[in-house]
Amino acid sequence: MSHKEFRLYDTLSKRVKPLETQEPGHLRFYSCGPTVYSYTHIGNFRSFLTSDLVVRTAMALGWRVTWVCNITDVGHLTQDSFADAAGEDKMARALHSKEGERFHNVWELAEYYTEAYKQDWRQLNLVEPTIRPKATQHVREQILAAEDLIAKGFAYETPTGVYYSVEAFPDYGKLSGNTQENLRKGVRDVVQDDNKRESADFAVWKKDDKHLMQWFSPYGWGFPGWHIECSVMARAYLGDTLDLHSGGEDNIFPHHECEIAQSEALTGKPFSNHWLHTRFLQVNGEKMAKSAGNFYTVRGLMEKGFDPLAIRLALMGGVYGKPLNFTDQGLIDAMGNLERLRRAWTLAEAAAANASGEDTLGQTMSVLYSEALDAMCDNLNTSVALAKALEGAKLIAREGESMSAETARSAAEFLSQINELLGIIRSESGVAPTVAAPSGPSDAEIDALVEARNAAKKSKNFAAADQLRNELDALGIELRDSPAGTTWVRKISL
RNA sequence: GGUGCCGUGCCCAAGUGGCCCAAGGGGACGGUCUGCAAAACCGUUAUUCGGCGGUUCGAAUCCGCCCGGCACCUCCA
Repeated sequence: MSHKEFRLYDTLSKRVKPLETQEPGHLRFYSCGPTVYSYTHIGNFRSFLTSDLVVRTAMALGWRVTWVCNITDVGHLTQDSFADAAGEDKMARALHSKEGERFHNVWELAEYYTEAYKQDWRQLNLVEPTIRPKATQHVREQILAAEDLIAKGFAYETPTGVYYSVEAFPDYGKLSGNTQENLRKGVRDVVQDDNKRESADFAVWKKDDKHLMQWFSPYGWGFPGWHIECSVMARAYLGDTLDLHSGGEDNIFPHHECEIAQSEALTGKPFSNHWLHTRFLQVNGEKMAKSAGNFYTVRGLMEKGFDPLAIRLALMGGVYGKPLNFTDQGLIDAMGNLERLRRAWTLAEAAAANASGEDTLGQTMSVLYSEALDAMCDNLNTSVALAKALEGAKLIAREGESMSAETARSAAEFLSQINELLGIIRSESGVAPTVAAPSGPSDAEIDALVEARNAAKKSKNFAAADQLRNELDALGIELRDSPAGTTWVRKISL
């Protein structure tokens, strides 16, 4: 096991500190997954990618990781007030929207988007979590937790549900930096529920016999509050105290604040020793929103011709702790870098059959890998880690085809290690990127034109050859001549 | 009103007290290669870090004020 120290920013203590495991060499880690009422967008995936990189770094250090990443398949409220009145929730709204028409019920809708999410997950080459529990599979424990919270004096029943009494938990606010006083003042124009003791009190259970998903409880028909599912599932799979808990920055408040209040009230122990939050992703300088038409999904970008690993690379260009501006140009840049890394690997593999000789890269490659791992251990500095990877690729390319077999082996070893750590060169999932063939000429048609140009070149009819090259360019085809022949790629149009 | 984050070259983006006259990528420019291009490869491209003061032997990094941007405050990764 490596003795490198893995340091990460901790939202709770507001400083970078070593990630410590209660059991030596075994990380117990919980990540908040998506609500499956629509396609998971690349902003969501940025936060899952952060978790993936924590896991990869931990594994590179020789740790064992138990990673739980939940799926929220219960429709939670779009607005507090609506739920009581009309039972409208995110899932129900999705079902009644245009995209929802093809589903017979919310269960089918949740199932569909769960599958889509898992597919996109694999395309991005994210490590498979140890377990992906679904909220709906743990409703019984959520009801038991509600009962226990009432018994312990942290929650109370009203005509509309079971509510957590924020006042009973003095630490409420410790994660987000809010004080209860400020929270009280700051509550926006939310419709007040007079049954609640405090406006800041939050639902553990909602009574609602009209809801599309409902379960029977000691409080009658209804459904669990959003925050209780994570408290319950984290405890079920990882124990009372987690080593690390992660999510998007918007989870800090209220979600994680409420999880802490519930879990610590239930167990009397710290809920998590380390809190990790990924900043939001902006798209071309703007907040990503369906209404703005910049709601990017993995599958959507792949349809435009982007390789999923280029999406991954683009998401890793900046560090997780700062907002990242995801741009079209950034994606194009990433496509280029991806090609460069792959070319270096192909080159190294081909050169493995070369004559034996001095290993001119071994030393440098191991230093570069070590520096990349150091960067990851330094609060997941993906920018620097990526820079080290590209520097290595550059050195390999410089050695060229004639490198010795030993050099080639060192080069391949480096790229393989980098790929394991960063997941950016070749997908481990075995899923072939299903990059859709864009509209336009077929491969065969293009091949025919390329052949015609090659023939013209051979007979030194350069005017005709250039004419064909222009035609192909107009079709969005880029030609690449080399001594070994001509290849072509489709240029990506945004 | 409360809480937190950010402003680094034409663009994206690391670095948060001396290793920085600031990594890496893109772009641009020059070169090698090529029938010419493209691709590839090689090289060049910030005495400077939003502005103004201050602390310090030393600041992009700390403090103050100002300007600009963003997020959260019970829907959101």
